[in-house]
Amino acid sequence: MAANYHHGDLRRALIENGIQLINAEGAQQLSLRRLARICGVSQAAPYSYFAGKAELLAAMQEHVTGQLMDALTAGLDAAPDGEPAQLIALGKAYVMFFIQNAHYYPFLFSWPTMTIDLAEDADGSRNFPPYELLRQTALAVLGGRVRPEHMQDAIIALWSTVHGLAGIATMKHVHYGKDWESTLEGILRSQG
Amino acid sequence: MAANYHHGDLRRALIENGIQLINAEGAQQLSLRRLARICGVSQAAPYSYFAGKAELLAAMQEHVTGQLMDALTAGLDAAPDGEPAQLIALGKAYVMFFIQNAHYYPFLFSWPTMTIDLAEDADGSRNFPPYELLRQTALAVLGGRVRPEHMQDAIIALWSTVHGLAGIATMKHVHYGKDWESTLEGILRSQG
DNA sequence: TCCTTATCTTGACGGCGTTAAGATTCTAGC
DNA sequence: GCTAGAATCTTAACGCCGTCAAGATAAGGA
Repeated sequence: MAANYHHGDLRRALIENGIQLINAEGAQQLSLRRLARICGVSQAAPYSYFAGKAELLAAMQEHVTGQLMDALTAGLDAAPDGEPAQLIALGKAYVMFFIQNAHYYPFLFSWPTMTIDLAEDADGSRNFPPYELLRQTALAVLGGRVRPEHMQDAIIALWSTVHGLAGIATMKHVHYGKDWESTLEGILRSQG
Repeated sequence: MAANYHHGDLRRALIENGIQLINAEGAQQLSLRRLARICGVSQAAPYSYFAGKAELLAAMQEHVTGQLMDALTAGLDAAPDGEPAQLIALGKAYVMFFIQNAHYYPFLFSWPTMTIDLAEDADGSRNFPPYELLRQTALAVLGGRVRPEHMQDAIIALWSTVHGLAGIATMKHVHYGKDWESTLEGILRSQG
């Protein structure tokens, strides 16, 4: 739809520079005007591609979610299929992704874009893909190890632990000193 | 220091009305000018008491943290001392506090005010009091049940689960349908 | 009473998100 | 190649924001 108008590919430039800014300074600091300035374009130019700031943020979220999915599937592929080690690898990939990109955590989870339905009969195709991947992996790994009536609790417990640890580890004012990755491994191994 | 100057007790009014606004609409929506308007005072009046918005937010955080501590100690007191049930009660109080005041969660954990040191030899008196209460309770309850070298992991696991579930449950775009409180109880009972 | 200090107001600054109006540039049809 | 129309971008403005400087007002102590 565009290759060399005035800017070239402003839509892509806005998303990519925006994500870079969020990664460096956090979404709170992101202003549409500054982002436009960085892209070498006037303050109103982004409105040719996005109805407003919220829509641009949503597009950036989708992009970041894709990066997270890449990290998760890479983690999954490095572990044997259907083994508990695979669930641990997935959890580690989740936590490490946010530790390495701490500003993504509040960015993804504070703006109400994607929906998540935790119910057992939820339509997974409409769910936040990283949660859905975790859910499917848990079903495959825990299928024979957890009683069906406890499966939903087990999945929520797993995501809570992993998601909570990521949130704690990415808080700027939290000190630890030890290695988050091995801590998580110890935690998951002991309660898996 | 103040009882009936022009406003009466502007400092308290700013904090209390501010917290009320955050509880209703979230910290993102809080503007100093609107808050001043609500308190019946000019835009610059708050600067007589706070160096800037950040300092006012910090004072409100301290207040909200106090409310959380009240809820936690109330939960603790309702359970038998030193029993695992006490840890479950504490976790439930933590999660339910944020479910009942969902906007407090991002407010408390997105602004870098309080510090948390998860190290075993940390100076607890300087730590976020709710975490410190959980830590002390865990030490008392798990003291004879968890091997010392796993104690730190157990505490972090517990806080991660509880903190993560609170974060998930307070996301506006998350559906569940079942009861968070009993879900948490099931989770904690099965891994405690 | 007067002086000091605390409290609050007015007015301004630059930055923000957003919109309207118009200029510029590309593309399609002839 | 030319022209009509659509896509893209600019300029200028609006009302909001956080913050600051200067000054008015009110309280309390000497």
